[in-house]
Amino acid sequence: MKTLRVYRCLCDETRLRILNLLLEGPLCVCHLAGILGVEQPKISRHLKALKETRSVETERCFNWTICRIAERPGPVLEANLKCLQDLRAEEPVFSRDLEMRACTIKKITMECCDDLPARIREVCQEASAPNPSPL
Amino acid sequence: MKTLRVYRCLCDETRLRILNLLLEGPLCVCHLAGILGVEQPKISRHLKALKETRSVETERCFNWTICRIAERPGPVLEANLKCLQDLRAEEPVFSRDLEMRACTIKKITMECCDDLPARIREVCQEASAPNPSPL
DNA sequence: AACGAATATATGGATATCCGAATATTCGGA
DNA sequence: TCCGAATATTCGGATATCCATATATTCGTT
Repeated sequence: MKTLRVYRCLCDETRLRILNLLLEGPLCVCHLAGILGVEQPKISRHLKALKETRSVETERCFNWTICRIAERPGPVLEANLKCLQDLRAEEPVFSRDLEMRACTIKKITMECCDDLPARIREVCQEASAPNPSPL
Repeated sequence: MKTLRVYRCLCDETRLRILNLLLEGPLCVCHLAGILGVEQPKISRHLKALKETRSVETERCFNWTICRIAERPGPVLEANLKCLQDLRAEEPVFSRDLEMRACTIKKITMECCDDLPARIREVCQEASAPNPSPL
């Protein structure tokens, strides 16, 4: 059953945390790893699962991989993404991750954004409304 | 994370099919087993999982165990029960199960309902609007 | 108390999932 | 072309999940 694959994808804490973060805007793999405090291979592995169910899409940009919520998520995923937003109040992990995200993005934009190549800045621009940075 | 337990519960085809059936009205274990075409211990096992997440409630009635969707399901379950109804069009198993349910209920009401003790008929009554029988 | 029907639990094996560590790949820059 | 940064994949082991079968329990009836 196709629906099962989506639920299996929602069955993992790391994947739920990734989706929660991406709901606020795109992020690259290394910053996902940094924010969540887990090793990079683990992020890659879970991203693969999320891509297989068309929950997340990635775009390669130089040697970064920028991840976002899929453009047209299926009905089950869509409903549960809504749930995820409501759950932020109940599950402290989610709101803590969002705080860490804000902190990380502030650091990026202050420290290195000027040094980034033009193409990356374009991606930032595209992804930054209403949030500041896709990295 | 508490939310994970709900998703884990939705990760099994048999459990989804049980929820789909119970959305139409209560059913006892033996008829769940009959409609789904699976062994009774399997139903009991999955019901246990569904009860642990407060997705399903059971009431013992003589030697029947009558199962229903929980009175106050959590937000995640509620959202996904709605999904389940929409998915009936996409997942043929769900609609087939509902046909089998209708057929089974018709058989019950015709063959044996008169012989049932009064208390059971009360339960039928209580559970039969708008559907004919909880057994 | 003994029996039968409905339900629940225990057991062992097969399969799936998750992880950390090591390794491979990709890609731009020197 | 060689290097380093970012990302992806592989591998082995630990754990969890699911199942079928057998057995236990519950409860009304006789």
